[in-house]
Amino acid sequence: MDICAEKCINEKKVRETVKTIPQQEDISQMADIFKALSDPSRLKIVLALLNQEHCVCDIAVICDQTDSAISHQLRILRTMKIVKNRREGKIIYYSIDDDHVISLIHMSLNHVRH
Amino acid sequence: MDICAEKCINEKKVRETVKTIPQQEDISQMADIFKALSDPSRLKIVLALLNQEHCVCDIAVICDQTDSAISHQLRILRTMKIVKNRREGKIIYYSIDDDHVISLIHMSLNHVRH
DNA sequence: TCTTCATTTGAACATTTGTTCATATGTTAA
DNA sequence: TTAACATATGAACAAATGTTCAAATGAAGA
Repeated sequence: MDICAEKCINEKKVRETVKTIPQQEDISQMADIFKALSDPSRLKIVLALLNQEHCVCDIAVICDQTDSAISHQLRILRTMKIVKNRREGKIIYYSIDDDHVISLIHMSLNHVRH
Repeated sequence: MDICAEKCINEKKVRETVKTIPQQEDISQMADIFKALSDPSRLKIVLALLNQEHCVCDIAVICDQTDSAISHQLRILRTMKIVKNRREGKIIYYSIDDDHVISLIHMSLNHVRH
C-alpha cells in the first residue's frame, strides 16, 4: 500500500493503523458472520434455535413465514456453519452449530437492552 | 400468534420457544448492528478506528477508497451511533462511539482466527 | 407400487445496498 | 473577497438480497 504524501494529512498515524488492520481475508470472514445475522428474519431463526432444536415446519410457525422461505434461509445458515441438521425419518431437525455465534447474539442482545 | 395444530409437528416445543424470542423491535435493532458491520469496506473503517481516531482523508488512504465512498459509509456508521466525530478546523476526526461494537469485533476476530 | 408429507430447489421479481461522479458545504489562509 | 482544501450530499447505476411460487426430492405408510 503506497501512501501519497501530498494528500495524506497524517502519514505517521496512517502507517500505525495500517499495521493493526487484519488481512483482507479475515475481514471478509468477519463480515460474513455479521452478514449472516444481519437479516431480521434470519436472526429470528437463529434466536429460535438458541434453546433447542426445531424442524423446518416448527421454525416456520415460530417465525411466521413459509416453509420455503425458512428453508432458503437455513441453507445460508448451514453454508455458514452456523446451524447443523439431523434427519429423523421425514423430519429434519436444525440446531446451532457455532458457540461464537451464540456469544455474539447474547452480546448484541445485552447491547439492545442496555 | 396462533399455532395451527394440523400442521404443527410439535406444538409444545413451539410454545416454549416462542416465549423465549425477543420482541420484534429488539430483533430489528440487533440485526441493524450486525448489518452495520456486515459490509467488508464498512467493517474495515471500524477496524481502522479501533485504536485511534482518523480524519476522512486518512481513512480513505487506509481503506484504499475514495473520500466520497468513505464519507457515505461514515454517515451510516454515525447514524447507527457506532462512530462519532469532532471538528478541528477543516478536518473532521472520526472515532468509535460504542464499546459493545468493539467487543463484537474482538469476538468475531477471535472466531475467525480460531 | 402409490400417496402423503416434510423439506428442498430454481426461477422470477421487487427491494436494498455500495460505489461513482458531479456538485455543494463549510473552513482556512491569502 | 477569493482560492484552496476537507468533507458531505444527491442522483444514478450495477450488484446483491429475501421472498414467492411452482415443481422436485426423499422418506414413511397403505
